[in-house]
Amino acid sequence: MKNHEECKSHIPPIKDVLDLIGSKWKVDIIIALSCDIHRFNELERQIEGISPRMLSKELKDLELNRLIQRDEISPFSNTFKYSLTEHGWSLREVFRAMLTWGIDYRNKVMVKTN
Amino acid sequence: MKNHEECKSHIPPIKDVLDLIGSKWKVDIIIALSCDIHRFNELERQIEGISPRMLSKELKDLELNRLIQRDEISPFSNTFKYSLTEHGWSLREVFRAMLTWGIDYRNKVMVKTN
DNA sequence: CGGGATCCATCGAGATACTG
DNA sequence: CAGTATCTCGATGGATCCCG
Repeated sequence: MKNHEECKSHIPPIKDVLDLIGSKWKVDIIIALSCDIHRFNELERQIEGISPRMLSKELKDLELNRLIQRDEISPFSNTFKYSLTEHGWSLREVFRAMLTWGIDYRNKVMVKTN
Repeated sequence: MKNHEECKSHIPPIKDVLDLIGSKWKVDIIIALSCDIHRFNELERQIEGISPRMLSKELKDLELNRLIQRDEISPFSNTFKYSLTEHGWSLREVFRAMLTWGIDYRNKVMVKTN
């Protein structure tokens, strides 16, 4: 067992991850992007329940934090594609860990708070 | 690349994890518990800024979801210890993935939203 | 020691309508 | 097509005081 100072040093990077992907639609968006859905309207259709306002906001957050990038498909076309950056892709290992744990948890426990 | 239905099936278990550990103090509490801090007042002192109200609430959530357990230290002592259950401990692999990614992210990017 | 009860400010997020 | 602009409201969480 470690001393508490060392333990505490683990907290900020972990909270960074939660800040980056913890808001309501970030996981949906990242997974959709990883699944070859790239356009705003595609995302809006595929992510059930999201409003354009929230989609726009979440995309901006993700772009600001360099998890995704936004590129014009062809010059002056006014159509854009969103895609994961390398940082975004590297999140998959975190997702994999959460997925594995989450499935196991669902099988064994499943007492939801909400 | 997979079809989107398969992708989507990954979302709920991942969101479960975020629901379980995403609120403000959960990570702090779980890490403190994993670091041999077990008593209510110890937790309150070590987790800087938490109020007894929030500590109490978060502990109850975690207990309800079977990530921690609460045991009386000796009968009728009115002193309790909180500790991680097996499920709680198994979260460490998720934390490890987040920690690794988070440290890497801090080194390379660090544009915080807030 | 280990909490509970109340009150209150903030903020995340939904609904709806509109725009270049 | 790819977003903005308002308005609204419930949940989250802080502050403070109290209790057995």
